[in-house]
Amino acid sequence: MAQTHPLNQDISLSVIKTACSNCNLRELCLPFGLSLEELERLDDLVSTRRRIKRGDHLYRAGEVFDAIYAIRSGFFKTDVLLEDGRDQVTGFQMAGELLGLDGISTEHHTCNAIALEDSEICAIPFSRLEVLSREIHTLQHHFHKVMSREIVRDHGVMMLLGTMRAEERLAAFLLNLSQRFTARGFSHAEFYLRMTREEIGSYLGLKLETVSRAFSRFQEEGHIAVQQKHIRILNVNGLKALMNHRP
Amino acid sequence: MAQTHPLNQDISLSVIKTACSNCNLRELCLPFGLSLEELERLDDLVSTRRRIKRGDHLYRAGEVFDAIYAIRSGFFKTDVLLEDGRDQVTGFQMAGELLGLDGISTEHHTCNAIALEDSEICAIPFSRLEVLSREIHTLQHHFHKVMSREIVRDHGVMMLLGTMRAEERLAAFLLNLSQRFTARGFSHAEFYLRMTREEIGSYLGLKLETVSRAFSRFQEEGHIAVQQKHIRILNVNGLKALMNHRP
DNA sequence: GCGTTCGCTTGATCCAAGTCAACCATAAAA
DNA sequence: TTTTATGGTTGACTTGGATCAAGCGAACGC
Repeated sequence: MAQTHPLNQDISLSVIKTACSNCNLRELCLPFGLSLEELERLDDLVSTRRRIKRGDHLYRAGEVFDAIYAIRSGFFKTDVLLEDGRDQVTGFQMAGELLGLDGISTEHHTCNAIALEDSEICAIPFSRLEVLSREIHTLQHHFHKVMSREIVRDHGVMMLLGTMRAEERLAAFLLNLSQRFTARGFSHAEFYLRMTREEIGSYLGLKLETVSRAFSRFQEEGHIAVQQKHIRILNVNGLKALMNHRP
Repeated sequence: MAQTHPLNQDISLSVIKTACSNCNLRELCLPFGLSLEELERLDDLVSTRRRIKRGDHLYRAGEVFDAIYAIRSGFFKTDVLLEDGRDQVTGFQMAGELLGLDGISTEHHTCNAIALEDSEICAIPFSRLEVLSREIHTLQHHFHKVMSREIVRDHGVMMLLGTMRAEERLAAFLLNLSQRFTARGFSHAEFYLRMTREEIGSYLGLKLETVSRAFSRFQEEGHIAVQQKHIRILNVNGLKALMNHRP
């Protein structure tokens, strides 16, 4: 859906709707802080929109990198595979978040990105992003912030994997999800998990049985109500307390 | 040691020596791939050099961020502290590597950087780096690669913490150190650890006793020779085999 | 409808790493 | 030289989470 910049208002609604300038996620995404004129230049950059069906790969480890991806709707996981078959989920990404930053380093993707529900992404050719970010300082700075935020997030995960016990990890995970759903205008207290217990476990460095037991325990103690993938948070402070309570 | 750009050759050797253009680490650092003319412009950017004594902080979590730091010589660790006192070492950095990338995101540092031996760093004011990288495409691209590489590195640590057992983690750690020393022209088979067993353990999500036992075991099996902080790698392939051998 | 599949829960048992504790080595201070 | 402090090693014991195993419930195809 590459499109020339519209010079008049006489264009179809569908075309308007594909632009960053009209995306209601732009506060969470790359366009943050840009002026209207700058936003319109960004519209040209985001040349492709693609639908990815649940279970399909957006990209695979080893593929040549040439674009980063903004999630317009849907839910993804990224994972890395070791030669010996072990794998690890390195993150879950939702609308407004970027995928593919890991590929810049070697010009090849270093992980797999897989849709956990039918999703829609905007492809942003990286070389053109670099050109544009030389001209739009705000874009340049915001992009740097986004990359840095990813590093900070990873440090948080390292902290979690390195120092927390099973229940603390799961509590931290739920609170993080809740906070991100809130930022997107969804309920902070009630949501559906898009991933399986096994995927949660892989992300948190736990086995699926341990995740399941922790869920059950949280429910017994009245912190949450779980029914399969449907989660209701009944006591946020209870979860927060669990997060930094050493035995 | 801020300095105006020298227009003639009649300058003191000491001033020449402080410049990126004369730094023998530039292949490992930010200046990688720059032309001579571009390198000279970068020299102006690196306005400050500072010595950090062993045990001192280069920066602390919470401080305002305004520069990233290139390590000219020495050895650092970064760590994050949780409110409840737990902490985690998030990385060890050596000559030619960058520190402070985590601070871009919030304009405040999110971890502590502490020298593990007397060190010397180059401060690179971030706003000026952004200006310069708009003009020097190679610098812009290389900086993006460096940030991306940090993300990939963090994914590696997540993998390590999430899926590997104690001995695998330590083997991976030693091989990584060895490889980085090699890239700097030092022996790949013999080096001094700059960090304590406790710091290694914190980084690897293990207790110091477990690290110590793993070292002893590697020695018994003839993979390495350990004497306190002095390490000799006797059998690289043995270590590599340990790294992906599930019991 | 009914079987099949996949994901989830729960119980019983096991083991890798944590904990606690004693002791040793090295280096700096007195 | 002895003293003290800091860091490292090793042993005995404990435990949180892994593993193995059985059974359940929801969703889907036929």
